[in-house]
This record gives sequence, C-alpha cells and structure tokens, in this order.
Amino acid sequence: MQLYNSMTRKKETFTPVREGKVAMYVCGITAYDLCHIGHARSALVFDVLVRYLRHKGLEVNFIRNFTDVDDKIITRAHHEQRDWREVAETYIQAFHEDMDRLGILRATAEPRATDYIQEMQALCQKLIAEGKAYATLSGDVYFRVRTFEGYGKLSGRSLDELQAGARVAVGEEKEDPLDFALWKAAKAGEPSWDSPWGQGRPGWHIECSAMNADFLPLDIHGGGLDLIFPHHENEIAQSEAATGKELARYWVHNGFVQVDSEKMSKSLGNFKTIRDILQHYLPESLRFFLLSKHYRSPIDFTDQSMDEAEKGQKRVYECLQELEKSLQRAQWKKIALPEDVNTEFTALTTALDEALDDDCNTASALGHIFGLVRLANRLMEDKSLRAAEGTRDLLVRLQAVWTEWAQVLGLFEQQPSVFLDDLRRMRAERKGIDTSVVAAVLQERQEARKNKDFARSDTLREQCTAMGIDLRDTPEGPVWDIL
RNA sequence: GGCGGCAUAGCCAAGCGGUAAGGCAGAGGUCUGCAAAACCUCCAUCCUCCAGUUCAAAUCUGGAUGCCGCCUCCA
Repeated sequence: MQLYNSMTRKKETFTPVREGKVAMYVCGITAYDLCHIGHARSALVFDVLVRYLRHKGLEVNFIRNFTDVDDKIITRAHHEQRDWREVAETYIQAFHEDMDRLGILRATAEPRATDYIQEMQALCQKLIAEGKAYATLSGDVYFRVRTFEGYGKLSGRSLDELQAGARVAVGEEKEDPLDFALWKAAKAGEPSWDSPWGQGRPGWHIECSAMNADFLPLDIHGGGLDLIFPHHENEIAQSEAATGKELARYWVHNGFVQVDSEKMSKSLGNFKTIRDILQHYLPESLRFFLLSKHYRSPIDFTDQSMDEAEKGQKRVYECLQELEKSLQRAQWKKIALPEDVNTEFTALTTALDEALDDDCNTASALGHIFGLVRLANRLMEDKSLRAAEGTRDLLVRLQAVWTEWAQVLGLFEQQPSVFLDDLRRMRAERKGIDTSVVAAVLQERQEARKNKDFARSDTLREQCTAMGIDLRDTPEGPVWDIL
C-alpha cells in the first residue's frame, strides 16, 4: 500500500522490514483529562490503519502508550487533592470507555510510562556515557542536541532556526538553549524515583523511546500533526543516538479537528469531549463523520456535518435492511444478470480496496460504499430483476463484501434494525420529540385509514410533519422517522 | 520572523498529467388514497486569481490573494 511518510514528505510504498509483520507505535494520551474529538480522530485513524493492514494479512504489533506521569497530571492531582496515580488511572479508564464506544480496537500492548522508569534511566545513562547527554548539579539530565547530526530532519528545521527561537527558562542549567530534558530533578511534593542523579522523574520524550526500544526500527510511528515538533524530533534524537538504529521507517501524522472552523481549545470554550458529542449523536455517527475526510487534512466539526453524516449512514443501513429482507424471498427465477451489473460490482469492490490502499483514503472508500448501496437498491427495485437468481447471487456476494469492509472501517457492523432504532431515538431526543405522543398519533391515523377517512389521516400526517415527524406506510405497517 | 499545509458546485468531500467520485440540499419523473423511502433524469465546459511547462493541467512550475497549523503543553 501507499503511505504518506512525514519524514520524506511524500507517499511511499509501504513494506514492513520483517516479512509479514508490522511494528507500529502511536503516541497515546497524557491521562489528565477526558478525551476530546481530536483524540478520537487520532485513535480512529490508526485504528483503521491497523484494521486494514490486518485485512491484508499482516500481523500487526500495535503499541499505544499512556503517559501517566506528567506536569498536567500532577497539577490536576494537586487541585483535586488526589493522588496523581489515581488521576492517571481515572483518565486511562475513561479513555478505554470512550474509545470502546467508538469501536476503536485495543492496542496489542498499552504500556504506561511509569512501568519503564528503569529503561528510561538506562537510556539516559547510555547517552551520558557517550557524551550525548549530561546531568546538571541540580539533578536534571539534558540531551546535547548538537551531538545529534540529524536533529531537525523530521520537522524540517535547521539548528540555526531553532536556536533563534529557543528560550531558556529561569533555573535551567542547559549548556545550550536547544537541549531538552531527559530527566527532571524532583520538586517538593512531586512524584519521584531514585536515580543516579538523585530523586527525579522522566521527561516526556524519553518515555516513548523507552517503551518502543525493543521494536526498532518501527515500521510505523504515528501521532497527531502537532507532535512532530518537538516530541517526535526529540524522540528520534534520543532513540537513534542511543541505539544507532533508525527509530521508525514511516512517520504517519493525522490532521487536526476543528470546531466551527476554529481551533479547539479550552480558552475558546469550544472544547468538545467525546462524551459531549455522544450525548447527542451515536458513536458510529461520529466514527462515520471522522472517516469522511482524508486523515491528513483538517476536519471541521459542526452540527450540520454531523447531521449529514447521520443521513448518509441511515441510507446505508436502510439499504442493508432491505438487502436482508430481499434475501428472504422464497422463490427465485432462473434469470441471469446483465453483464454490466457484474462489471459495476467488481469495479466498485476494486475501487474500495484501492482507496484504502492509497494512503488510507477512507473518504474515497465511503464514496464507493455508496456506489454499492446504489447498485443494490437498483437491483432490488427493478421489477424484472429483483426476483432473479442472478440478483440473489449478487446480493449474497454484496453482503460478503460488505462484512469484509465493514470490519476494516469499523462501520455498518450492527444489525440494521437495531441501528435504525437507536438513530431514531437519538434524533427524537435531540429534537425534544415525545415518542409516546408519536405512537398515539400514529395509531389514530391507522384507525382513520382503516375506515378510509383519508381527510382525517391527512390531517394527522400534517400534524406529524409539524412536529418534525416523517411517516412512511410500508407493507408491514407505518414507520416513523425524524424529518 | 522561520517552517509547513490548504483553496473543487448552495454545503460537505474524492481527485496525485488524459479531460470533474460520492454524500447532503434542490428540480422534474416513476411509485403511492395522500405521502415517504427507493429508483430514473437534471444540478461545476469547470476546480481562488495571473502567468508558464505540455499534444494534454483541478492535478507540474513561478507569482498573487485568502484561510489554517507548527515554532511553548497539545491528538
């Protein structure tokens, strides 16, 4: 498959170093708060990548870490007068709950920074021994950036450029403003561990280097776009300086989620957690929405785009439901399908595969999913073909293809009736529609219809429309939905 | 200031040198007691603008304009 590599800034053919096996590491969260939709997108992008690689028959060792000791966690613990471990634990659990709801698979390994203190210290010692890092009198350890030749290769920055913007904070004892902390001396009241440099705790970047050290070179290293500098740049410097091995062969970075065309931030007050959204939308709708744009582009979260995502999803699930019904037909006529129908089907399935093969283009793939929907609907609608054996065979194949891609995208895997019910309930709730009132009106209208009192029936329909309810008379009785 | 990205119909969006996928909304038709869904048809001679390369450009190059991100913690 083709993958865009942030290191080379172009799409490259992806081939794992070890035959048939992929080592993939993605920077997880710092567990100090609930996850927002940006976290959801990042997790989702790599979730689909993993699913697709597995679909291709590759064995994927997917590592996603948790940063469970950090300034922000400590600060929060202080404010809430809780133990920092408890804070981290709370948000790791919340992460799992939220991501599970979004259908994001658990990683193969989910290491926590605090389980790797020894390894981090060993890395520091090795770097110090080789003159690539140094300890200060106060017990900090810094990486000597100028000893690492490739510094800046991922972010495309030169040392001079960086030098111009670098600042030294008060109290830091860096040899060079560019140097960054590997280990921080403990301050009063902070968690700390014994170390050769006194009590202290790890810097942020070194965690990842320690947690992925056993898998170098990684085939894929991922994270959000914002992690490129300084996090990933520093990680490369530490890991490569310490091991002499390349850290990762392909760097994959996802674009940001914006809210109403603005950057999401706590100060703007447009911060959306996954939980906020799932109060108003189904998890799968959020998933569908996030996959409807290419992973590297920024995506703008708005209620309108969520509503559109829902409508598109509904169309797919309704087709799936019809498909199930159609296949229950008892008798089929010995009629073959016109050749062009088969050609269209094959073209669609090929296109679907090609879309994901091309840098995980889920937006394009979704387009082809709708192509399949249209094809299926057309066959089921066509009077001369809907009872044909050829149609039955194609519908069966379609279902199989569906299952296959549903698994890769993590979409359309539910029982259509269940999903459609959930969707109806969610939308009714959002619009403040009382479903028991709807049921009553519906029943009265059925009575009227039975008595051929169409004037009454129409009045009731208008009433429903006014409420924002859409009625549909089917052979199985009336069905309602939100307009 | 430095580095990078993006500009495609009313809205969302794919497109990666061969003549504009798909979704939502909209118009007409089939179907229906009326409707809805579904289906059929229509809906960008054109891809922010200006030059250039090419037989051929939304796609490549240069420039202009406008958005956005990173350079400090950030998915």
